[in-house]
Parts: sequence; structure tokens; C-alpha cells
Amino acid sequence: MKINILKGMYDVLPDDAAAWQLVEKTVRDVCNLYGFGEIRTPVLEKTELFERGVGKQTDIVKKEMYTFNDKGDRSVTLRPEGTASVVRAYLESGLGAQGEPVKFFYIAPMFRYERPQAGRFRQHVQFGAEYFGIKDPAADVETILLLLSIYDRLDIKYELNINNVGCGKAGCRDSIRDGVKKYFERNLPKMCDDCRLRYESNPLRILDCKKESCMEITEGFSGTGEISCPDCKQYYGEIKKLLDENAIKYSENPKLVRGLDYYTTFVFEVSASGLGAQNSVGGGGRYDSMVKDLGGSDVPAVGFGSGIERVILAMKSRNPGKQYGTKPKIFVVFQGEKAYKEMLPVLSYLRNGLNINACAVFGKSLKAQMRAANKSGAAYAFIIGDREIEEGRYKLKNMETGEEKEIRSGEIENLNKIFGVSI
RNA sequence: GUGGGCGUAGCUCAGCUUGGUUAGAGCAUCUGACUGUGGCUCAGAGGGUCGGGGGUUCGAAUCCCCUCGCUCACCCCA
Repeated sequence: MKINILKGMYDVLPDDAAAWQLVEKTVRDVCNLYGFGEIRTPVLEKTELFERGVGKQTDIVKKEMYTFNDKGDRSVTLRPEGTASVVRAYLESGLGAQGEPVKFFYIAPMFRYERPQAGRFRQHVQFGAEYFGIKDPAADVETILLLLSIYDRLDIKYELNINNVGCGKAGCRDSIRDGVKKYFERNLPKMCDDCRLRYESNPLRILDCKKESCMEITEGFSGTGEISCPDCKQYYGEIKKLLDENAIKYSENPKLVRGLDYYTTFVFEVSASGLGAQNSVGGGGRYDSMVKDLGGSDVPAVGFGSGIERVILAMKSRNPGKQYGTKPKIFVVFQGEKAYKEMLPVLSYLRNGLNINACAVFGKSLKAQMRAANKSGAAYAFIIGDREIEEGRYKLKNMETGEEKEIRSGEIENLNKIFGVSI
């Protein structure tokens, strides 16, 4: 009986792995340039970490977590998002104790129990960055610059949306919530069932409703930022000014609300095309109260997360058919018993001695080996036959032009010079 | 959790409406033409529990019921 993969999971096969490696390398390179250090946290954490960090009222915590009891009867959860774990590690490591800013990045799998669809999985990999210890609009903008630099290098076309969702202080968020409720109060009978529920549980989410009837009503809403406290307004205004000064294009979306409760004042979302019904490749914002909520001191922070599957979808839709993998340089083919014995030593020498990407197949006729060489896309076929061995030479065939040249067996190390093979 | 679409060869699919020889095609694979040389062409070959179970029928890929899976969308997110 064949066992197949779990719903919402996928295997990355070699052809795709090349694209993954490119994304991962780009993330590491750019994060290093920006002074963010890699952090690797466990996949499994105490359930409470996410309940407190992400928020008990969020969909993620309420219905999407892979939660179970371990053998010690502790409730544990497969990480559904990156920030809470990083905050936990930040506190546990004591790296913030000197009061210096701390900058982390990660590339890590996340788990959410949802119904899969295009661009959405139960296990997906996010890269993200978290910037602790500085509350200054420049830090927010620098974080955005980091994310957009990665997208630029990967040749993704994107749009940046930003909003001010207010902070937790001095009734700021509360007044926004009240303002939203007040605005929708009269129209409530005309709105969808979901929104009527949201009105009580999480009024801000009404702004995000995609039902046409609700959107029409939302149209006239001034936006969350208008109602926020003076501090938030000022901070948000400075971010916009810095974005302008740094020539970062963005759209203000006064209705942008993120599904995670921990964001304060500034949120952003980056959208791209080619992701099915989804259009968000990455998002983030400021979360100035989470460190304290998780038992630390009052440390401000800003960060983002971005889904690698969606990044790759966006890359592919922008460059259809592009190959990210490498092809063998030399395909070694043989004919005869003596040649068979010489195969592995020759391959080893090409690979380990000359550092050439070399391949071969066994148990096939010469013709079949040549077919395999052709299919592999190798630049050269290196032909070893008993005849060649007796005469102390090999043949090297250019697979593109069909041209064949000879090389004496003692001079393989001169492949470069003799044939102009670029290695 | 809700709703639509789809499960036939390794892959992409036709056949199903109106049940009827050994279930097809393209691509891929293998072999040969070319006995030591790939791509192009031609000839041939292998490969199927028709997702699974039950029912109707002389007869089911085809009709009915159940079930499993995939997929897209909603909700929400990356």
C-alpha cells in the first residue's frame, strides 16, 4: 500500500530546490548586508507562547494551530508564525540585556491547519526579520528596505501597502475600535453575517471584508489612522516622509488590517501577482508591546515575514520557464570492459581533482549513454572506450556543435588549455 | 468549517451524455534502422486494480449509492 503525503504538504524536488536555494541565498546575503544575524528556533514551542504572543482572539490561535499534548502531558504547538518564537529567544538569550538594538532574521517552516489552495499550504516556509530595541521611523523604513531589496534581487514585481492601526496606549486602539463601531452601527442590518459577528468580536476586521455590499459601506470610512492618538499620527507621518525621501513607492490603505493582534501603529503588506487568489507575499509592522507581553521589559520592535512558496510563485510568473538548476559540464560515457573499470577513477578525478560537475550512467549501451548525455544538457561528452585506453587517449565531444577532439590520458588536467573548456 | 470542479498509462488528457470486441492518443521510457556516438526522422515494444467499495445489468471506465483523495474558491493568512 502506497503511503502519500499529508494534505497541505509538498515535497521540494531537485528542479524546484534550485529556486529555493536562490531565494535562501539571497535572503542570507541581503540580511547580512543589513546587519541582521540568523536565528534558528525550535519548530515546537509551548502553546502558551502563541496564545499570548499572537493573541487568543486571532484565527491562527483559535482554529489553525497544530496543538497536541506531548508525553509529559504539556500542551505544545507547531510554530504557526515566526515572531513569537523569536521574541521568546530574544528574551531567553539575554541578547537585549545591554540595551543595544538586536537584529535577527530567520528562514523557517510554519504550520497552520487550514484548507489548502493555490499559494497556501499547511506547512509553509517564511523568511522574516525582527528588529528589537529601536523606536524610530528609520528603523521601520530600514526594515522595509531590507524586504524590498530581497524582492528586487529576485526580480519580483510588487506593491507596498501601509497603514496606521493605532497603538495600545492611552486608549488609542480602543478609540479606533469605538470609531469603527460607531461608523458601522447604523448600517449593521445591511451587512453580512460575518461582519455582524465581527462587529462584536473584532470590529477592525470589518474593514477587511471583501463582500461587495460591505465594501460599499466601508468606502466612506475615513480610516483607522484618522482616529489614532497624536503619537501614532506623528510616527506614521514620519514613516511616510522617510519612504518618500527614499523613493519607496507605496499606497496608503486606511483599511489595511492584519490578522495578527500584536501590531501597533504601523503595518504594511506587500502584494504581488501570480499567487492565485492570494496576493500577499509578505507583511509586517511594528509590535511595541509584545516583548513586554511575553514577560520582558518595554522593548519596541518592528519586523516582517514573507512566504517563500509565494515568492517563488511570483518569480515564476514573472519569468516563466526560467531554469534555476545547474547542468552537468561533462557527461562521461564508456564502451567496453577496460573502459568500465576506468569510469569511477576518471569521474573522481574530474570531480575532486578538477572540481568539474561530471555525470555518468551505467548499465546502458553507448547510444543510450549518449542519449542520456544529451538529455542532461551536459556541455561535453567525455568518451572512454577500450580502443581509446589502448591508444592512451580519450575523446571529448562538444554536445552543441558535435565537434570531437582527442586528449591524451596523462593530460586530463589540461582540459582547460587544450580544448578551451571553460570550467 | 462551507461551496464548486476533478480522479482513466510515469505526465497531459480523450472515451462517460445514448453501457456492448483485446480501454485509446500525445509526450516520456526502452529497442532497432545506425553491430563505437546524442538531438531530427521512421519502425516497433513495454507500461492500466479506469481512486476504492457496494449496487443495477447477460454485460459497467460509462448508470446509481457510499467512501477516499486531489484541486480551486470562501473565511483567514504568507
